[in-house]
Amino acid sequence: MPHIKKKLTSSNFFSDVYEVVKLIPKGRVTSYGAIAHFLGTKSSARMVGWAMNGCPKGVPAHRVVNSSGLLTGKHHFKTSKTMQTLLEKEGLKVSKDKIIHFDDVFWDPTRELSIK
DNA sequence: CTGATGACGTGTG
DNA sequence: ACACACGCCATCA
Repeated sequence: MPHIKKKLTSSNFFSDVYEVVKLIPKGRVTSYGAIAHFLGTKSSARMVGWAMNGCPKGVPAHRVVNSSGLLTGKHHFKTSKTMQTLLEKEGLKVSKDKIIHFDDVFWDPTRELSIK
């Protein structure tokens, strides 16, 4: 990335979130809570969602949903259907704003990245 | 510093 | 299964 504007005071936490989100394999999803736990702020999944508020390009925020597999953040995308469309494009199935087989496609950073 | 806010999570009825 | 309340903690006015 050429000119990344550093926001001082913040970014650190946000940066970590973005990194993890970018690492989510295609066709997989994770939850805010899982990321929060991975970053250490396990009790504050809200911070993760907040971080996504400024999600720069390149961050597949659509792969991040709440613990129920619900597309809670779809309203923050260009259009309400963007998130679901993107997910379906990656091979996931979404019904009523909820990911089907969520357990099968769930990608846990604390397990996939940290292990051992 | 204080209070409000937020793309969440968990417990309880 | 659904609805509601409380907790959590970083960021902003």
